Amino acid sequence: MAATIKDIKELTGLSLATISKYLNGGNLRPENRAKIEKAISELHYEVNEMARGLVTSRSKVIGVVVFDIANVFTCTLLKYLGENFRRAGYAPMICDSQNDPELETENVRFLLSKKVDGMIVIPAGQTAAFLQPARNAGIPLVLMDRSLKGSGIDCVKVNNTASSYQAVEKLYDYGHRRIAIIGSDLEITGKERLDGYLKLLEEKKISVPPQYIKLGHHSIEHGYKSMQELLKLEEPPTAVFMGNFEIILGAVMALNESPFECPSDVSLIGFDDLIISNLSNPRLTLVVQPLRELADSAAELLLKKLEKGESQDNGKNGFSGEESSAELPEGERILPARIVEGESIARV
Amino acid sequence: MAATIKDIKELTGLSLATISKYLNGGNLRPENRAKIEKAISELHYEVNEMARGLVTSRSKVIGVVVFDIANVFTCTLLKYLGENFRRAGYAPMICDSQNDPELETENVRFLLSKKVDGMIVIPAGQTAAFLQPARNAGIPLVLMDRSLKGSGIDCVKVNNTASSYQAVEKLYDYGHRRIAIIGSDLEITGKERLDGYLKLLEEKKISVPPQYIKLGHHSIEHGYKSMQELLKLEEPPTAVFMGNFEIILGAVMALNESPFECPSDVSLIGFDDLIISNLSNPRLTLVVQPLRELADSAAELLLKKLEKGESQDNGKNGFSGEESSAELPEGERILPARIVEGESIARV
DNA sequence: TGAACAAAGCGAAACGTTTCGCTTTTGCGG
DNA sequence: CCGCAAAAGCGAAACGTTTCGCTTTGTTCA
Repeated sequence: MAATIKDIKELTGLSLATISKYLNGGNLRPENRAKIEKAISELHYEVNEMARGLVTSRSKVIGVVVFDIANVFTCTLLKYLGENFRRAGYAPMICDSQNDPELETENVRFLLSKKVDGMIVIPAGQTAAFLQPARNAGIPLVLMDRSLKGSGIDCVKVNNTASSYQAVEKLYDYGHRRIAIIGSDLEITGKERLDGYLKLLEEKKISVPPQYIKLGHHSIEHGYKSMQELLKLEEPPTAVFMGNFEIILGAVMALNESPFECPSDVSLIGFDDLIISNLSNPRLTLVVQPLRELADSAAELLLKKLEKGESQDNGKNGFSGEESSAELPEGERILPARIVEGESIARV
Repeated sequence: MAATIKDIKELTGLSLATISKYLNGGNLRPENRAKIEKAISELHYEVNEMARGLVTSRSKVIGVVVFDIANVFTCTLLKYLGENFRRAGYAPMICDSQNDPELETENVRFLLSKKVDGMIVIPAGQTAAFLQPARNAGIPLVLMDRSLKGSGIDCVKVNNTASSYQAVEKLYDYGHRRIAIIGSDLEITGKERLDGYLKLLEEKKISVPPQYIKLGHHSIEHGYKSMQELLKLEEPPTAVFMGNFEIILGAVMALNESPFECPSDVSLIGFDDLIISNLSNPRLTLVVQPLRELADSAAELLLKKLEKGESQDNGKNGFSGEESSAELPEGERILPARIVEGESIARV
């Protein structure tokens, strides 16, 4: 059906090798170049990437495995990643793990059978076992957002602990001492953010009742219920730190339905997602992740490895000397999050 | 590097043909089956889909071209589409057009060179020209959300006009007569929603000042500015219909910053996106698109075509007789949106 | 003018599968 | 135990490229 290089051969009288050379940017005599171009446009010829891939054993496809595709965090990242890869001549093939480690494992196998040249992974699970087939295949790998401890796989992420420390510190600086957290200890990102909260409490020698520490899933329900419970306490917190987007959503919802007002009764600071702050009244003060930089950095790192033909398992981690964060065991690139001011924090 | 079928041949002593038969589910003697399975797991063999695709000329990849990937509407759809395709043994390859018709054109070419078996397209532009190469290639095509008039390409979408009619009717039923719209006439979806609004006004014989009709881009800015302007009018509207997610975002933001209150001063109803209504106070009443059904329906339609080996240009449009919406020129599947009640509409 | 060298073009093999048509093996009934 | 049909297995060609090593053509300078 579709035209092939052989059809061009017929039309031009040139050899396959010459036409291939043209397709891959070699030198040709102008007249031959013209002949080929004419034939290509007449035949609507398009390179068959499957045939090309078979012989070059490079597919120019990058597998992207995300823990959950249907959220703003992920799809914004996907957008930026896509831009980067396209610019470099690669296409992303995106697989959604739906927060299911089994599906995640299958996704990796699947992409491998598609012979992707490399992978970007935002893991759903906590162990690196599911990536073993990819490591065996020797293709470069870059994690995003969540590192897998001890795996030795490079990761580009945000300094969760330091950023949440800063967030809570801001509450502290505004005079708050009864500070609660709604967060998670079920996955890495949540744990790291919890650590920041605990660290500040410890350093400032604040102690809070255990009911102030609400841990559960990163879900709207958890945020909603936890906020309700916090507000029901005899001595409710004067400020709440919310660990991610879904939690913010649920918590703000609960607060809106309660007689409490923000910030006069309760001050709020949240982690993640700029856009929602526009909707809430008053505007939320947030810790926002630099998504653009996160994606650019991860893409750059993977492309660099691809270029070098560097495989995942050959020891070195792709960071050159000038990288500030030296000495990190897995080769982590850690970017700072920034605080975006709203009006959701009151002085006490 | 990676194991091939030939390695299995060595290990088992069987022929390539037999091994291929195994891989494709043919009948083998149990002992041979066992041999092959042993070899496969020893060698970590994975089928090379490029080689397979070259000979079968089917890639088992479906191209998905979206006008913009970084929004909840699109990525929710992607999630559901992905589930459907994976279940049927296909993988989606997603391209983001970034609202740029040129990039959209390039995306189609790109996917074609990857030899995708079919395409799902949520178009950025308004004409079907960019799809011509795909039609020439004879692969099945399904549009989503936005039909391309006169193109003859099937489309799965929501009944925008009827739904926005209903939305505005609800305002009318609550006694509102000074009803404004913040929407768009720059693309199909927006136009159709505008039509619903205008239709109700006409049928109920209401006339509104032209300043009540705010048309522009589907952007936060447009929503924000328009709401500001509406509120500044000598006779501001008592109710506002907001045409999509970004507009809602901007409009609610402007309202929150103003002295006006919802719903006592201004009633609101919006089109799209359930999740945001949880954040706003009071909760918004919304017209919500059935994203799951939209995706399921589009996937089913495309898979059916794929199965039939039906190409886009062979006349019939893939709808069987039992489909309710007969006689639609381009083969449209139109699904109803539903109204989700909030507390953002007051009686006047 | 011709030697020497660079540039351009060529033929054939290779990539890892599937598939076609044929041969061999198996199992069954008589 | 034989014969036969059905089942299983086989070899080779094909898919559409790239690439290697070689040959031809063109160019330059003595």
